[in-house]
Amino acid sequence: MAKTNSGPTKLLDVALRAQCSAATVSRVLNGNRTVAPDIRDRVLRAAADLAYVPNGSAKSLRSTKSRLAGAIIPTLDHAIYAAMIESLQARLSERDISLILSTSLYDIDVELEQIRLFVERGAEAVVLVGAIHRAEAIKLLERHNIPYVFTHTNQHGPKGAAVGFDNYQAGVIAAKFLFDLGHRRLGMLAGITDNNDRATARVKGFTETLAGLGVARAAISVIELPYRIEEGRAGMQTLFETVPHVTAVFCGSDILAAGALKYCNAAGIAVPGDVSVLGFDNHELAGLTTPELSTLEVPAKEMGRLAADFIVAEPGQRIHLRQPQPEVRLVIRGSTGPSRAATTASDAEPAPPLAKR
Amino acid sequence: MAKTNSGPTKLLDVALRAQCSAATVSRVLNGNRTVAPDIRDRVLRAAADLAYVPNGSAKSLRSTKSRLAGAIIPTLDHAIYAAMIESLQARLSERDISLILSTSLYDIDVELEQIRLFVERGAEAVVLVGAIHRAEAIKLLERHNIPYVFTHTNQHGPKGAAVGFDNYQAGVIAAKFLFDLGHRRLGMLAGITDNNDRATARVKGFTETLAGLGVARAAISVIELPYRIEEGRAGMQTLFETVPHVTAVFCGSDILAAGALKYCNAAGIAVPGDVSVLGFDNHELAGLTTPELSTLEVPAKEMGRLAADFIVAEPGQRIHLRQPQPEVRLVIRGSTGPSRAATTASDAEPAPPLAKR
DNA sequence: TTGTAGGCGTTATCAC
DNA sequence: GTGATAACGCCTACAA
Repeated sequence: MAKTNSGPTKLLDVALRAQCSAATVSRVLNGNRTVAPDIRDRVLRAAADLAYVPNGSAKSLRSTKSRLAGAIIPTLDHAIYAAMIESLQARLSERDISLILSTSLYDIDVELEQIRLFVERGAEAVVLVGAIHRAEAIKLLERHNIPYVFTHTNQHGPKGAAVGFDNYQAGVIAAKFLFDLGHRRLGMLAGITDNNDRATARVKGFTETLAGLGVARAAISVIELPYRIEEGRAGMQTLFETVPHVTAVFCGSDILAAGALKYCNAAGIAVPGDVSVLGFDNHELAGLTTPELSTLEVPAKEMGRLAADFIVAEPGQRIHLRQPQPEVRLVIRGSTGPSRAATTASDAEPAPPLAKR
Repeated sequence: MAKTNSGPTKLLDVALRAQCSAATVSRVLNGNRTVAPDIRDRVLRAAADLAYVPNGSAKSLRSTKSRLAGAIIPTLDHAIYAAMIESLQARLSERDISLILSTSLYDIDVELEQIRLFVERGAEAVVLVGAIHRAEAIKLLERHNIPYVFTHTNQHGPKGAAVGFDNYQAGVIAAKFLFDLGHRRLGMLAGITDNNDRATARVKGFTETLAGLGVARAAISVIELPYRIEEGRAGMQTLFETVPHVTAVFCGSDILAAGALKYCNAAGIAVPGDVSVLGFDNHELAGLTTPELSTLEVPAKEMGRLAADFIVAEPGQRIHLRQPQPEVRLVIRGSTGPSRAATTASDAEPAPPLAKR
């Protein structure tokens, strides 16, 4: 009954009721073992009776520990980022770390502002997407000794970690896969590469690998598009009107690939008969299109988990969790197949496939 | 150079450099106009030079304003929740309010713990999904005078707001739509209704409306499933094996509907020829299935926006934003059509459709 | 218009 | 093992 004053219950209220000092209450509530069991019980009961909830601001101010981590992603509308955040949050939650989330809409200046806000809020770690950020943002984090983790990339800064995959290598895998199917005239519906190191690296890996395999640069068409179904549809149309002879298209996301498939289905272009379409992400929708989408699976959940592992690790242990390099994985479904040219050539040969063995 | 002591730059450091008192710096940084322009400039420059970032904990403690809002959703893996959070966060961000996000996995006890944590962190408002929560959770929020908003429902508590739609009405719309197409034997692949008022209300609206229209209860089969594609596929199979004569199925989410379509396509069941499938959400994938999915569109973005509007409103104005009632909208695509029975009957009539006019 | 001083609720550092 | 006491960094009467 004896409240120190109005407002919510405070530590001192609990102390008064438990007939001990505030210091003792603090000790009990923070798991300090050096408190006599009977007092301990009294404190716990008093806290429960009063429905005491500690004041986080005061705790943070005094202890310089906020138990807050921040994450900034381009958008939650992209399932791949939502999935990463889901697993990141779940893991942090196990350690009673709260996640502050914000979106940058692919704008690194917006990101900088959000980082500034996170620093102000006392975030103890920050999770970002990609390796391209304002130098000022990284400086800010380092000056405040806030560990930061890059996701969706394996490039890390001087002090940070990178728990993503190798985007260049993903482009290489796509190129080799389609090349091995006999495709020699290819297109790519890429994401916008400006200030986006991931999209850029994938384009680079794809085109450079094809070039290395002897495909003429002129036989590779790249179109950059925002990640939207309609853009994918329109992009595919543009591609076909510009270079009608492409036989395979690598898309920077499953969303773009789904749009590409829509165009093909509407225009009577057979997939994979006339053209192979390869996606990126292994989004849930990849199994629902007609034909089902072959794609590269991005380890979204795993990146979230790895980022959380880095954050909750002891500072001394972090160095070992700095660059775990989860892998992208090729998921072959029905939207890719041998190029018509390759098929024709092999059809022209007398020996059927089995005879080759 | 003259730092008060080690550690990050503090208000006093800025004051020292700007040759004024800490109070003046505080005034400048908080937009108090009663400061002479020249001092104002000195302060701003000093703050910039020292890359000063205020300590949010101290601000919160002193001012009892955290500029933090919390949201708890079942999961980010469901696009409908991700979309809501996206727009909520965007709107809050405009007012420099940070969003703490956590997921409950549809467990209201987990939710209670997260709410407790949010209260401790000083959240100034909390956004929840649905109207079913632990009584203790609501009590906690009210005792701390934290406004709370229910989303995805139009049921609000004694003090809270509800910015969602009427789930019962959504069930009614689905029932009427399918009934008007001539369907008399129907199924529903619902979500798990336990502790989920939204799923429960939709089932109720659907079945009660059909009953009111004269459909025998025995002619309505309801199966509850987690929201996963594979569950939808299996559920549809079960439905067909149990009641092979159903001609229309209402699904509690597009994910379930997509699974249902998968089963039909594989089993050679024509959609909508043999069976109509109606989804719920208007998820991105609804336009990608074969056939494209007819569905009820949930105003996810709008709910996020409305929740944010409620939060940022002056307390006195909130009452007007308490129950805005955005509507679900029927989106008719290719997965629904007249029931075979109805078609047969009308086919049997001599007059072709146009002749009726 | 500017400065001084006190305290927000908690935890750390001492004594006892 | 427990209790005073002093900060943590900032805001805000109030005084000047």
